[in-house]
Amino acid sequence: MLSVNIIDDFDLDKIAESGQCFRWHKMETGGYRIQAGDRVLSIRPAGGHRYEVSEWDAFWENYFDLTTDYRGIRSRIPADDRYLYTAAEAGRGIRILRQDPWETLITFIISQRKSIPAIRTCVEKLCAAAGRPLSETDRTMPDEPEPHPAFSGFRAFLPPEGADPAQSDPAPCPESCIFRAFPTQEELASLTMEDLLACGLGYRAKYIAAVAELSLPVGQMKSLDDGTLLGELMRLPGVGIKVASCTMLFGFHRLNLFPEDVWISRVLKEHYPEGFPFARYAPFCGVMQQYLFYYRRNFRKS
DNA sequence: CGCCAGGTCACGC
DNA sequence: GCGTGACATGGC
Repeated sequence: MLSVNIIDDFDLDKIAESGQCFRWHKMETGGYRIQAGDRVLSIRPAGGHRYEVSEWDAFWENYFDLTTDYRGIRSRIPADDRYLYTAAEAGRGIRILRQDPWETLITFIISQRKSIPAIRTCVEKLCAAAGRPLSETDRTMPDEPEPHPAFSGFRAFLPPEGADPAQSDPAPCPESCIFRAFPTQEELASLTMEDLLACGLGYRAKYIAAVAELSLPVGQMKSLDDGTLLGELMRLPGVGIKVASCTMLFGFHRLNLFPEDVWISRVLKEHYPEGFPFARYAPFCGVMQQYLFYYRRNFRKS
């Protein structure tokens, strides 16, 4: 069994619950089956810093951002910033994944006014509707059990055209389930409005359709500075300050972006009435944001 | 069955 | 500029 050693902060559960990725499926072994772009990885803790993986190469090293020192970033937080310090202790192990910009953009356009479970469902349906099928050999480790039921309730294929969705068999992803790449821009553009609505996109369907039609030079956008890139992204339909910030933090790896959602707003109001000390934590405000989000959403009720 | 979700947009002032 | 309501749909 292939295994890797990861010394720096690395906690699969915390990354999965930090709200940046929506195609991580928890397995009963405690590991995850991760779909990213057109790749699939199975990974599970094997004690200490060791992890068993179904494959390993430069793609995954980059995906997990293994060249960034998150322990070092955490060490910049002084103990007198009580709330952030506590949040970062609780969130130790979170990393900012290097996800694909296009996938991140579409995912976070979908995310508006949706719960995280609903986002997962939506994204899987979109992949099933338009994503390239991946080969069976990409999918899993040899002795891997079925995905946890909570994450296997999606179908690999949408109901046949004309079928009543309410009547189709909601069989949970069986052995025949084929994994799918996240749809490319061209693949999304090929979908009809009806197809998009069948993915549960609701009023976001028109945003997705419009963005899929545009010419988006993502390669060139990578070279833009933070302020310019933020402005360019916010010109897109369905993209406001929050979606643009998330796209930059999670899709362009701009670690200083600090998306402000309802949870972060609560944190700022409750614990930083004088304002968050952005200057102190630059250029890693986005990492701090993830600690705050994770802690406030998963632990503190107050 | 009703509420709310990692917001955005089009209004009104 | 800032406040306000509509917006589609699925989880819980």
